[in-house]
Amino acid sequence: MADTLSIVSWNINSIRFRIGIVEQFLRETQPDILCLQETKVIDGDFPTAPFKALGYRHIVLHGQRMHHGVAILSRVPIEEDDRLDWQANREARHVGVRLPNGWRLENVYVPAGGDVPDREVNPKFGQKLDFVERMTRWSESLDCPTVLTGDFNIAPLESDVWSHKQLLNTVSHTPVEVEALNALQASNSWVDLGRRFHPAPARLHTWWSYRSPDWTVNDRGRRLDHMWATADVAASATRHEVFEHCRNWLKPSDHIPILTEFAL
Amino acid sequence: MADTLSIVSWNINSIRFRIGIVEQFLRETQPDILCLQETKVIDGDFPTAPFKALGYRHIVLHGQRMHHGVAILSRVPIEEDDRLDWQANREARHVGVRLPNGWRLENVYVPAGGDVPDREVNPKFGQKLDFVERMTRWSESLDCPTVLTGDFNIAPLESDVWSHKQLLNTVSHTPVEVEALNALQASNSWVDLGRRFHPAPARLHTWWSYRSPDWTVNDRGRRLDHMWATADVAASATRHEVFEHCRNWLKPSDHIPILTEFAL
DNA sequence: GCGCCATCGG
DNA sequence: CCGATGGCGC
Repeated sequence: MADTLSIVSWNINSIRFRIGIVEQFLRETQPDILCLQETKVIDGDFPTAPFKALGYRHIVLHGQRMHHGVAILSRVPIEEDDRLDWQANREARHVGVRLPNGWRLENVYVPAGGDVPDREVNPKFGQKLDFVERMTRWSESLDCPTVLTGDFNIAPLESDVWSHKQLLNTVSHTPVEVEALNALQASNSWVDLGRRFHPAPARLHTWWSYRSPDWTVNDRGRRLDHMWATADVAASATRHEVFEHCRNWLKPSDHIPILTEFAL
Repeated sequence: MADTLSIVSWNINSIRFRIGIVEQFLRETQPDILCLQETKVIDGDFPTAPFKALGYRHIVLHGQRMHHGVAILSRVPIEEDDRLDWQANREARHVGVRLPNGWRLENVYVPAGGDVPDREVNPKFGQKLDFVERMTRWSESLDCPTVLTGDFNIAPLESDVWSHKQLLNTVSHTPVEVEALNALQASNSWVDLGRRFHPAPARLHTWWSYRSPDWTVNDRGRRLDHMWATADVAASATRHEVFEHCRNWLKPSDHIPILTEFAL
C-alpha cells in the first residue's frame, strides 16, 4: 500500500453494457478501489477479466439477475466481510470488505423509492425508508474505522439538487427521506466527505436523469451518491472529486463517479 | 435512363437498424433500383432522407409495424402500380411499380413458413404454400415485360443449399415447396436470372443463418433470394451478381444483396 | 431516456 | 443469433 488510498463509488447501470467506459475511467483516474452499484449481473457473468488486466485483481461481488447488484474491485488486497440483506428480501444492495489497514469499506445501493413520495400509495417509497432505517440500526453498532459509500438515492441538502423548491415533493429530496438520511448519518457520526471538501451551498451533483435529451440543459442534477466516513477515517481524507465529464461520454451512466483520497 | 438498368434485391432485416450499411452498399455499387424486404417499419417512419441524399428520389413503400414490409427505391422514375395482398391478411409482402420503359417490377417477400415442414402441425408452413399458390394464379395473368424479385424463402435446386440431403426436410428446401415454386416459375415461364448467369451446379447462396456464430464455418448457405424475369426482359440481362462480402459487414443482414443488370 | 428480460418471428 | 416489442424499474 502506498501512502495514499483512493476510493471511487459509481452507479454504473449495467457493468456489462458499460465495461468500456469503466476501463477508460480506470486508466484515466487509477483509483485504488472502485465500488460499483447497479451492476445488474449475476456473479458468474461479471466481466472480471478487464479489471484484472488493469491491475484490479481483488474482486468482491454481490450481484443478482436483472436489478441492483454491487461490487468492489481493488488493486490493494481486500477481504470480503459481509453481504448484508437488511430487508431479508434477497436484493443485492450491500457488500462490505476489510482493507489492509483494518478499515472497513461498505458499499450500498439504497432503493430508489418509486415515483410517488407516499408510503401508503407507493410501497416502494416505504421500502426505501425502511431500508434506511434498518441501515441506521446496523450503523449504530459499527465500532471500527469505516468508509460508507454508494448510491444513497437521497440528496439531503438544498444545494444537492438543482431546485430545492421544485423537488421538495420529488422522491430523493423529500423531507421524510432527508430526515431518515440524517438519522443514519447521526447514528455513527458519519462525516459527509463530499460536503467536507465542497461545503454547501456549493453546487455538487452526481446524477442527471436520462429523460432529458441534453443533461446540461438547465443542469438539473442531484447529489445521490455519497462517500461517508467515521471521524477517524475522515481525518485522513485529503480530497474529494466528482467526475462530471463522464456524464458526457458515449452511452454514459446517469450517475458519475465520485472519489475520495485518504492519506495513510 | 442510361443504356443499362441495374436492379438489386435485398432482405435487409430492419431498414432502420441497417440504414448505414445500405448507404455503404449504394455508394459502392450504385444500382439504379433497390428492392428491399423485411423493412420492419411503417411508411411514416421509413428513413427516406439518406436515400434521397444518394439520388434515390423515387420511393415506393409498403410497410407495416414490426414485421415484413417491402420498398422500392430508385434513381430512375418509377410509378406505383399495386400493393397486393394475395392472402387478404394485411401482411405487407408485395409492392409493384412501373419502370420508364414500361416494364413492371414486382418485389415480393414470401412467408418464411415456420420450422416444421408440415401443413397440419404448422399453419405457417401451410400459409407459405398457399401464398406461393396465390402468387401463381396472379402470375399466370401477367402479360407485360416483368421483373419479379425478392426473398422467396425457397431454395429450389440442389446446389442452392449447402447440403441437399441434410436439408430435404428443412423448410425452404422441401420437395413440396420446390414443387410450388416450380409451378410459380412455369406459370409465366419466368427465367431464373441467378441460374442463367451462374448455372447449376455452381454454388450460389444469398442467405446464411445468424444462428451460427461464424457464417463462413462450413458455409451453410442457401439461395433464398431470386431475380426472375419474363423471357423478353431476360433476353436483355447482361449480368447477375451476389454480394457475399456484405455478409461480413458489421451488424449484417442474414441475407446479401443480389443484382441483375439489363441492357436497354 | 435507457438496460434488462420475455416473447415472438426469422 | 438477431430485431422488434412490451413491461419493469430507475
